[in-house]
Amino acid sequence: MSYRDKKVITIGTVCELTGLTDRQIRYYEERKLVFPARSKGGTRMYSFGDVELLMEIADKLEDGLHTHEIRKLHEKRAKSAVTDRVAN
Amino acid sequence: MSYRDKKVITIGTVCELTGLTDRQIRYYEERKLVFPARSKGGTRMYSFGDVELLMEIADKLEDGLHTHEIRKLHEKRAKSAVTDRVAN
DNA sequence: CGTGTAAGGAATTCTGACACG
DNA sequence: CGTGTAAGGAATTCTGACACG
Repeated sequence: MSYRDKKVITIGTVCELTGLTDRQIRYYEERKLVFPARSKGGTRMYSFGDVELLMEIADKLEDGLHTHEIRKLHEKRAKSAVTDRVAN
Repeated sequence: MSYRDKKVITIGTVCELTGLTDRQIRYYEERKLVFPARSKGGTRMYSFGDVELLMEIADKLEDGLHTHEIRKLHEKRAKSAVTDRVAN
């Protein structure tokens, strides 16, 4: 697993990197758009990949999409990624 | 700057990634071997590169080197890196 | 020299909820 | 629906120091 996917970043840092509030980030998790890991103490841990994903989500929300629609889009993308992998 | 060099990791996570204690990591900083950034609140922030460096330091200490010697070695390496860059 | 630990405080994060619209 | 906020608690980190050797 590359640096991009290691869940080592705390929510406060993610806020700085993305410009989002912690409230927004936790809400996107509630809506099943991001999936942070948890430290023993229960602290959410994000990867750089998650940071990129969050900025993408923020973009789509600004474009007027709803969290539910964004989830659908991402599920599709994940599915075709699997298909591609199997095909190759 | 790549993911490797972004200072976004908190000391507790660095402990897990390296197997070192926070006491050791702070001591290596005191001895000028690592240079974490600081958050607004004063929390030390490390990069994946720092994590690698710390493991290297731990290796050398196990080999019997002293922090002072390790620093010398690392300074030399940094210097030749600059030389190489200028040469190329 | 390199590391452990107890001490007290400050910064960070967590959850559940009320609010607006 | 998506986000702000105050609330109280728990986890994390910080510094300076004493200890051992």
